Amino acid sequence: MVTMKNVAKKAGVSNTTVSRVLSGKASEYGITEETEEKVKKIAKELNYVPNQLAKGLRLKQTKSIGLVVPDISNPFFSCIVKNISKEAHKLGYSLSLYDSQDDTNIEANNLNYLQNRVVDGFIVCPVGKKYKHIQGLVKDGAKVVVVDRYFPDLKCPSIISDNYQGAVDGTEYFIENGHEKIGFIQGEIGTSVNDDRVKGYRDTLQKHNIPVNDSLVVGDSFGERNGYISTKLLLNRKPKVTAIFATSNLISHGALRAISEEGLQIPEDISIISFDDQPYSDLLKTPMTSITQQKEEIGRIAFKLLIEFIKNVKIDRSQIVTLPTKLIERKSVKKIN
Amino acid sequence: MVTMKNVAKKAGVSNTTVSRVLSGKASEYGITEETEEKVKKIAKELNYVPNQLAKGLRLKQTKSIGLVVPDISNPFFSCIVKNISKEAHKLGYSLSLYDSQDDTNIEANNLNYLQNRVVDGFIVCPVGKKYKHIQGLVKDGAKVVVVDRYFPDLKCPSIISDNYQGAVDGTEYFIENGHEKIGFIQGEIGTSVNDDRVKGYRDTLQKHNIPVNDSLVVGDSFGERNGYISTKLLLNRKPKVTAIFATSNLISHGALRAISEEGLQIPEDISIISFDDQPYSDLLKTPMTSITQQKEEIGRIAFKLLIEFIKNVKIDRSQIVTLPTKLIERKSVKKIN
DNA sequence: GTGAAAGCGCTAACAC
DNA sequence: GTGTTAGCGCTTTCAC
Repeated sequence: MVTMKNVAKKAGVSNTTVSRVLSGKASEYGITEETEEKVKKIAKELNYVPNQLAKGLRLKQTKSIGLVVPDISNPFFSCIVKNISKEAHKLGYSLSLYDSQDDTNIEANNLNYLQNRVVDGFIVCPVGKKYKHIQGLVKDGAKVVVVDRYFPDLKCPSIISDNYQGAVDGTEYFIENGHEKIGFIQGEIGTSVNDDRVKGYRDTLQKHNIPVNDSLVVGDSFGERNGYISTKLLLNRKPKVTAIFATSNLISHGALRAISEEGLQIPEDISIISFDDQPYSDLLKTPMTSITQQKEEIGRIAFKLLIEFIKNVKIDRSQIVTLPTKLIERKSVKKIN
Repeated sequence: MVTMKNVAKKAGVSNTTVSRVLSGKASEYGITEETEEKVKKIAKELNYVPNQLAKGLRLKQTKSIGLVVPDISNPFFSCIVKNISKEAHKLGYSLSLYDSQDDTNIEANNLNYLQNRVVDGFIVCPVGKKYKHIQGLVKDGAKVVVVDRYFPDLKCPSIISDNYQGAVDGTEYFIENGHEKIGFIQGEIGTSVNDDRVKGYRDTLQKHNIPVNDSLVVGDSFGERNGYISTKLLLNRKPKVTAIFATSNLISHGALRAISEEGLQIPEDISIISFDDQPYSDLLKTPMTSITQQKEEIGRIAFKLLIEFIKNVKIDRSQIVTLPTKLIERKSVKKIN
């Protein structure tokens, strides 16, 4: 391994000079062009790459950030990660990625690892409703940005979609099309994402004087299995539901499978709207009417916010950036009556 | 920030003792239980987390690996990353993730960054057919595992799907179903993945004495746009193709859009097979017959291979691990004649 | 059974 | 215009 020392020796100068030249401070320190060129040439010859561990240790700054997501294979998160990654690349930041496997314990574990690894900041998409482990980080002075959740007690910026409004829009759309018996498949209860969506649904029904039937709100996770089971449940409820609001892309997959298994057609027999649009949503058996989230923007903003945080730009540590959602009309909702 | 020194001071022992206790070497060095407990207690009290930069610098081992993929938002890669991540977590390894944005220059750039960051090894899914930058790493003694490509000149283990056989199986299936005019939309020309698939297609046609018509092999990238354009092209070729082999999930998306735009039905008007199955392939308008790859296994094996490499287990540095593919029969191929 | 001290590769204050 | 040196937080050799 070739170190700065090797370069210095071969160039016949000191470590300091090499360091200065290679970090672009040659002119600042009035190093002669001759020396500069020589150092650069030899560094290249030797194929010298600075050791970032040493640099980080010395500078207390690593230009890398920790990223924790519940499931990188879920297109929702991989899209966010993609955009964080793009921004990070522009500014020369590296990403330490951790997959929590939808398990808060692993998430805590991951954050702990990360803390060890001395990153300049953290972006975390929490699995669930627990945040003690995040609070620990924050109290230790870590710069943390939370994505896709918010915790009122946690003094760190959050960035989320307007889940309430998204749910309102979806529910309104169902009602406009004559639906009143609308099943609602929720995700993890107690998370802000979920509870905001449920509230949007309930409020909208009430606004239209449609009684809220608790037995039509089912489910407990954002996963596909929950979508499948909950749909089976809903399809057997009386009075019969005419529509289903699936609150995640994975839930909607499960719902589609259950509906198909029951031999029902969308939208003839049952209507459906899915939260979170996917690149293939229009290619499905019945093109899916869905609520899009600005996933790209979520990633970008999360990163930018974190960088400001890191650079000590004065930011509101309790701010919640809320991004609008949009309903994309396709073919999965039938107009009835 | 609390360091080992702080712990040592508070415990009234030396740095050395703290280090020994905290890395589980207390008994090895005959440290009294009393001392051990005291150190542990104080470390916990102070919420001490070892600085991995310092540790890495000293040990020349970071327990982290660099991971470079062309596009993390492509489910093919995010699935591989997911499984690498799971394995890594088990062994306490961290992942530095880089997205090359389908650009070899960025890829080279990323690898360079990574080299700086002193990871113990690399897993790279190369964008294209260039590998000079990878060769540079390998020559410097880096432990590199290549995924989803292989480069005969590169002395590092590769892990790929049996692309040749997958293409053979798909083509055979078309032929069994009476298709002879089969359009083939290829990905990036010159990559092993692509060229193996093209060869599988050609060989199979020849085996069945079906003349290979070069004008039916179109395209130049694994992206959706290529799928769209190439399909438009194919649909206007004479004699008319009755089937299209799309060699990636993204290509198949583009193809589906083009086919739909032309007002054609699958499989009535045109049949299609897609390389690389997706969790939603059965939910598409016409459930897609596709060639699955063992993406989970690819990720797992890549990581395990790299760890063996890192641990200096004697491995064959030019080995190519080839994983079988499987044809999943759905509804997108019509039986004709 | 425990500690002192050197050193991993780098930067920066201070010196000349 | 360039060099000496201390030190970032850790591990380990050698010493007692």
